[in-house]
Amino acid sequence: MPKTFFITTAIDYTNSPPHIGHAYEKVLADVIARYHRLKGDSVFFLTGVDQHGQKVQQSAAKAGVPPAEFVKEITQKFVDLWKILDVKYDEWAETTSERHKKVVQGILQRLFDAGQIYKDKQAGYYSVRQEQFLTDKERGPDGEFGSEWGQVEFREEENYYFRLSQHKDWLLSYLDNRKDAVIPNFRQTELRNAVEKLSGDLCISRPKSRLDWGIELPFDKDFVNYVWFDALTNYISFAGYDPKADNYEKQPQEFRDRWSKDTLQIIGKDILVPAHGIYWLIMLHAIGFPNDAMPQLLVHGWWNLGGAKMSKSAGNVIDPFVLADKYGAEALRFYLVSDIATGKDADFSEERVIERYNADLANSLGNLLNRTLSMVSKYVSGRLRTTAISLNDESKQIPAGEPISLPTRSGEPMSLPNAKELGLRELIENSPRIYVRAMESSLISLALVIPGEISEHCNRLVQNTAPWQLAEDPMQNELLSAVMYHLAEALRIIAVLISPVLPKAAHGIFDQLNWKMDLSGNDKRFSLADAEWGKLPDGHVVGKAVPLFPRIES
RNA sequence: GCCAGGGUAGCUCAGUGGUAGAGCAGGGGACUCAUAAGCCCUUGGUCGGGAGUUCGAAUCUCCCCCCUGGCACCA
Repeated sequence: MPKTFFITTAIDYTNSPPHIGHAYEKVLADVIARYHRLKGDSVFFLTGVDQHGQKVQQSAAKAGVPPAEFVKEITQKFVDLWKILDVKYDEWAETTSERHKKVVQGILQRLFDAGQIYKDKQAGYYSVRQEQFLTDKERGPDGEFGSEWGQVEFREEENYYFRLSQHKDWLLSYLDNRKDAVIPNFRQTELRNAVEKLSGDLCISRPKSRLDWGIELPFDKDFVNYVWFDALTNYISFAGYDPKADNYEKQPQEFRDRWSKDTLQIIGKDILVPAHGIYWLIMLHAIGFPNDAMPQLLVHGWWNLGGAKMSKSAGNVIDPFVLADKYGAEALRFYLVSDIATGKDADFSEERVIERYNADLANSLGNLLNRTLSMVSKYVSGRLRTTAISLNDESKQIPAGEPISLPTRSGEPMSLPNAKELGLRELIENSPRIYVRAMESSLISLALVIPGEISEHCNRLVQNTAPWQLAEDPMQNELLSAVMYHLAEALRIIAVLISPVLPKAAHGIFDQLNWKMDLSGNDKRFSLADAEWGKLPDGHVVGKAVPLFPRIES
């Protein structure tokens, strides 16, 4: 049994600086990782960069610097962004590192020795200028290669191939026997269909004459590894994998504690087929990983711009540094995981960033915190009193309603109580259970509905009990205290629930509530066990009100 | 071309057989603890088009149109 929750993201290609899509994937992973830490799990979160390959070599040449230097600069931008966005990983993967190189070469040698890798010769049309072989796709309408390719010549080239097709039947049976190998569901269907059509093996090398920015094949000094065994292997090489141990069972305890069928690999929809869904799973199988040590693939969608795909060539790339600077890391994190359904695409809009921030964070939650502390200070001298009064159906004279069914867009349906028909206490006491279900399915936007509902409910409670009137009547003292206590407890629990997405804001709420001050600023402060009613003690004195999410005025 | 996903209110999206929904935006009202926030009420849709099945279709079937992704096609 794994003792650690292991989560990975795709490693980013250091050919160009990060854009909003990179930021989304890492924030999503970070939120899931933080959720597991919140539950008390030990977590190993791995992310990093892919530094080898032809495009890097070309970009470096164009910039007039050695590839190693070029890669270092771009890598730093990714590291900087994760720091700004509070993406807290446990290990950082760089494919040019010695440690990684040893694993890649060790695996290649083992597969070569086992006859899984062979040399073959192929021929085709080659563009000298672009340094690449051309396919029919590159041919113009007249069947000729355009002038942009420069001189095109017929060439023969030897390369090494991995016996991919030998494992096709295994992959099909694996997918048929594990319904959640890939989530969302329809992506697994897509993968299954692609595997059916799989034929041929995988070219895994480039002659050094063409590409030398890569890991040398251990069994042939004239070639470097090409892409797959370099990029994909990072997931295990930075988790303690020993390339000399020829199967999973012989791996070091440290590695086996981390890597299991519960390992969650977050990738974009563009790299499921064939890279992760086919190449990676087959590679793992080929190096001795059993079916019950196959990772789960979580495939996310993309942020589009006005329905268009974001791309450098279209000139519509959104710079996450600019956004974080303008609106703050928390606002950006919140937007990226709340305004998209995990697995689906969404439209990115800066107006929406502001809209969601103002509506959900500033107006609803931030203002609730502010008005609550202000009232506690004014009406009960900043001191909370526990109470026997349970405010459960004050806002509407409606009994607790039937739970309504919420769609999960990418998985099984789940039910969420109709918050307007639940009392505040009832809502809060049911919250962790519902929240956990949404989070376990990686449906972050759905999970965030819960603290949102609590917040709205509290705002209604204030309106309907009018503490400013209660404060004028000594006979209403107990009810007044009860309202104040309910609001403070609700805020404390909201802070716990939002902490994976908004760690800084959660700290802010705790600080203002004057709760767990000895752990102020330390993420150990957050525990799902605290999302339980009644932890604020009788006589607790709250802190000073400071606007938590200042409105963004446009 | 093949395989998927999508086309529902101004915007972003829920809703898979039983009288069209939410959030935001827009309009009106009462309140004042608060970040001119919050609360209550409200305008707004021939559910991409067409045909069919059914007592009844956004939902099931067929055809078509448009958008998106993957593959076919990067040795």
